[in-house]
Amino acid sequence: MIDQRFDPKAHEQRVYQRWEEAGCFRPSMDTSAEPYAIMIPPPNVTGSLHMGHALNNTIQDILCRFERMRGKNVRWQPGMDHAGIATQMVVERQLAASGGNQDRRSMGRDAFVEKVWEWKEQSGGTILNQLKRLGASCDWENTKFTLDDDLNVAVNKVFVDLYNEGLIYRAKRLVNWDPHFQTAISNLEVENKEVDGHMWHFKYPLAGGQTYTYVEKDADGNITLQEERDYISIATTRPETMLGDGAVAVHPSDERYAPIVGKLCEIPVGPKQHRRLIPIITDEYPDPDFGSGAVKITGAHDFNDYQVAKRGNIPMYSLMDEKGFMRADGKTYAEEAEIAQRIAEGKEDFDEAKIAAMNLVPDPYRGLDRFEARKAVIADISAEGNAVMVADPKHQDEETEAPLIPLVENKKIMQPFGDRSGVVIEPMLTDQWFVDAETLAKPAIEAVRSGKTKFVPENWDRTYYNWMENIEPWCISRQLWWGHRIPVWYGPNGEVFCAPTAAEAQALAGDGVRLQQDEDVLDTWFSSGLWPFSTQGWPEETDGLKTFYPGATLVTAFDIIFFWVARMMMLGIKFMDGEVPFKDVYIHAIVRDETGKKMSKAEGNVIDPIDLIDGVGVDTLVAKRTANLRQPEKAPKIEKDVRKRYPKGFDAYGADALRFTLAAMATKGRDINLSVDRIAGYRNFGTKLWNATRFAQMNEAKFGVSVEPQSLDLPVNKWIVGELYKCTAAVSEAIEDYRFNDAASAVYHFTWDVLCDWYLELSKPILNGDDVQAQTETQTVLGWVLEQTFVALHPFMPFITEVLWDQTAKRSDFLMQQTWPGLNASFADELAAEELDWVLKTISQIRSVRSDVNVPAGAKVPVSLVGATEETGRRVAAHRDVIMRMARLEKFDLADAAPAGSVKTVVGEATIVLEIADLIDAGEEIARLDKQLGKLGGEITGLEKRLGNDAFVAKAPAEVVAEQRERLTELKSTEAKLSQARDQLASL
RNA sequence: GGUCGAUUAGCUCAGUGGUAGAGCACUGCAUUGACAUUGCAGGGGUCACUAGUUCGAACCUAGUAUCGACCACCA
Repeated sequence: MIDQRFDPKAHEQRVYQRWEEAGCFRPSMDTSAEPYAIMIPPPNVTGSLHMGHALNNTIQDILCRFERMRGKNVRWQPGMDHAGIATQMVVERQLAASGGNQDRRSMGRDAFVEKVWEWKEQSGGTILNQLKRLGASCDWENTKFTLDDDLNVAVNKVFVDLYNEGLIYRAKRLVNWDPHFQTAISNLEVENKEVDGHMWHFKYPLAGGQTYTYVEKDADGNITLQEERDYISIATTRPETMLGDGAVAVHPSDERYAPIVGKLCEIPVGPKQHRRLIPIITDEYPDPDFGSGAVKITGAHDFNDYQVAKRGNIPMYSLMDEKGFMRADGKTYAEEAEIAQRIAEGKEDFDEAKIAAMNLVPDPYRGLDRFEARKAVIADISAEGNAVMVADPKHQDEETEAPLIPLVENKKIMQPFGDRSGVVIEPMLTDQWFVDAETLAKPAIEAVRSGKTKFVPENWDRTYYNWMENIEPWCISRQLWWGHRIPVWYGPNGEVFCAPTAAEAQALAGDGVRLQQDEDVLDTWFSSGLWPFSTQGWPEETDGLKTFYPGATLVTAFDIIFFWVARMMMLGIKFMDGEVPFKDVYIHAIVRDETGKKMSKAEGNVIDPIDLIDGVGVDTLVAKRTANLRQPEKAPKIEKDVRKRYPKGFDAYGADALRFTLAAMATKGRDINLSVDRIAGYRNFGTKLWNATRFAQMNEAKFGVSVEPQSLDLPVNKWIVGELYKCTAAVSEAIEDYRFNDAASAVYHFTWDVLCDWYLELSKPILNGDDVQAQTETQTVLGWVLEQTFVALHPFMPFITEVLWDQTAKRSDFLMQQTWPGLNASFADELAAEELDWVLKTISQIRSVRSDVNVPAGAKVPVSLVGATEETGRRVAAHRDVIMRMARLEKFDLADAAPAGSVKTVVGEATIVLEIADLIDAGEEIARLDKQLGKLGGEITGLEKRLGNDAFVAKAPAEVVAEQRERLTELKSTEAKLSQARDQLASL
């Protein structure tokens, strides 16, 4: 006999270990079996499990366990990602926190990287062990890490091949620069956020004191403003970049500035005697209707300006160093400005390198932080009187003329931040390595268009196309130390040798040539992009590669469609002969808290999956939630809320309950608002199954014996195997279609409502009766149906089902190795189904009436059936015992007529008569019947109206019409019987 | 600005053309026999709004309102 209840803590880890030791997670490598592969989205090596991982891996595990049971050769490929920036950040923080003066630069590259490896060894397994707690059936013996030697070989080969094809190149480009990490990052790693900003308006005086007539017109061409100006008005949100301006641009159609196009104007900042003059040019980019219509062009510090500068061959002067400080290198400002002046006047040639070396930051600003420099520039320009002035709006209503103040608009501006560092990203002109993503994207787009890879839900393909069709060159070099070193070596004169190894590079260069390897490492996503084939041994032609590429389904959240899915598509197709890396991409929801807010430590609303599995006291819960708040002052409120919401913390719900909850909530295309109540509900569900099994054991159910539907005798047994068949078919279909919520609810409903609430109750009189044959059949069916339920539930609740399997019979193998129920339609006996439907309805109706008329729960009621057909009579005889037991009856017999004053209800053709006149009040009973008649009447009117509509009868499908006719007949018959009963009562 | 999504019971959500559903919460009743982590019975919804298509609309179409996500962006 199994324990009183299931204790997850006592079993889960033990069961997991047994599976692992028995090799249950390894692919069968059975060549006759269909291969089935899922690549885990490799978690960050230093990460720990959060709710998103829990959902993501629960779904993968459901798929893998399901397909494994269906006989497929399953590899769920596990591993971890070295996560360049994220990991380097963690270790750098540790260095800082350890109090020593060491940072990575003072340590040096080798020592630092060694330190990171130490940290990886120390904490690297955490998340994988947490995945095991969840029950993940990964092929752990094949666990990979993106920095493993064999994966490194793959990375180098991909790089070299792409380089040799010209699809990877090095170039000086404007890139997103993270001044905190001092590295370039890709567009995707930049978060644009709206912040409060300012727009300053400055006057750029025309060279030599020239003037022009500035004319503004309204839409009809009437002149609204006309004045002589000796300047052009420029607006900017980043005044410090003025120092690097190369031109002022206006739209070619802008008549206001036509007189001065081609002339020079002065950047109104810096030492007066070395003011730089820049040309006024035309370009399509400026919007004449925005601001003054004139834009300063700072090619080295703005992406739009960069394009304009490239088109117009405008020099792009870099102003900042890698920390985001104003440059302090190079010649003096006076010297640099003079050269720049000659360039601007076309008197001196320039090239990229020459411009890059020039430092046009005036001496007083050199070495300032970029935001300090901004303040200084504004102050200096304003002091000199070159700010555009307006009347102070504060004084508008006064009689005296309002004083003038500099025009500074407060406005929301979009500012780029590093997604990891949180600092403002600086566009910087630097030498970087790029992948020609546009070329690689083409076949990747086509693969989705042609359906070789499908997104589920399919609307995500729009997102994919949208990004892929507008893809920019992918900056893959990072000025970090933790990652794959770029496989490029430079000769003494900058010659480039790209090769998979240093030795091969040396061979290319020739003996004795001194080579220096590129200092940079690759973007983390470069190696993640190879994951589907690098983990299978590529470039070797391994069995794993042949068998498990392409994979079946990629399971991931939408937020890495661009980062990861798109890159895997591009690189997989490129290097695996045009074959896509996976057939389906299942995009699942983001897990949020109960109120729909994104979980984050900074908000104090994180639910740790392990806390739900193991349980956690309220004090610990409070401590965890208030530990890393963005606004620490909110801690008391959070504490109060948590204590109110979870007075005792979380129970140890176990992994099964968590998994089932996530599956049940994993609907297509909607976020999950996770509620702990629901987890408790599904924990109860496990308990229910557990107790049903206990019941079976107490009644000597036979486990391990299979059942043939043809051999069954009792309708109730025929019925339950039919219901089981319907359930397993629904579950299979739903999982195949990624409708995990439907799959979960089908098996939940079967187990609780059908099996426990009905079948177990229906079986009690048989199991306790003296018909040995019926008893034996029922014991066999009960045991077998439960076993099949374990199987059907196993993908969702692997632990409790495995334990039940193990404890109900002597087993030679694991539940997880069983074959998925291959039940077919022969299990569905329609006659038995109809018969049991009648039994269930009869019991329910009687119970309902009892409750309505307040018959005491314990009272046994005499009931008779009037107007029953022969078939119903047979059913009464066959099921009398169980109906009497479940509806608490004193007798249940056929009768010709009902005694006066009895209470009636209707099932099918017969009237059910509760002979309890003395227990009830005639008036109340009439009222009850009237209420029911009212309901019936409404429905009947609706049906009659519909069926009376010729168009409906003519156009609706025949079966729909027939169905509704049938229903109308049934309702009318019921109505007639009830109204007769009512009239009888009334006439008393 | 572009794209996608949401709006259904008190709460969290299923439901893609044919009798409105689940879990939790709520109400009443029931505690020695699988299970109170329970059972039985019940209350509760103009399916955001408007107009269309259709015999028939929560569902399809168009529009409106509110909320949200992603992408892009005017210096």
